[in-house]
Amino acid sequence: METRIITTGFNGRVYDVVRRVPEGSVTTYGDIATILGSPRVARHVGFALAALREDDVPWHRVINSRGRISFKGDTVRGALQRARLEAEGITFAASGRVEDFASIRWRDEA
DNA sequence: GGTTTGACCATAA
DNA sequence: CTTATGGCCAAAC
Repeated sequence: METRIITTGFNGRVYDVVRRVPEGSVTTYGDIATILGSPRVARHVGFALAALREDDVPWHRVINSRGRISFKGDTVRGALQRARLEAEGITFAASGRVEDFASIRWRDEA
């Protein structure tokens, strides 16, 4: 399934990977970057999601390596992300980290 | 085509 | 536990 999107090159691959994340699971920017072939491009994963405008991509399932939601000032998105994850059955600790993070951490089969 | 930036990550203190 | 620094690389200006 090609399912191409409006994006170019790198971020397009990012969206494609994020779409493969099953419900109830989460992944990290670094993991996605590694799947794309470069573990150093973790920043671009977030950058790509920042430019994302499609509801087709479950960006809320993407968090950082600490199992936490990091933002720069848009706390609104952080709250939205947590709300969506909780809706999928993912629980959050008081510190803001997901519980059983390593257990729900999704991996690409490709 | 050079400079700036950025929803990160790992390490150090 | 937190905060600070370096680095990495693609997209935007």
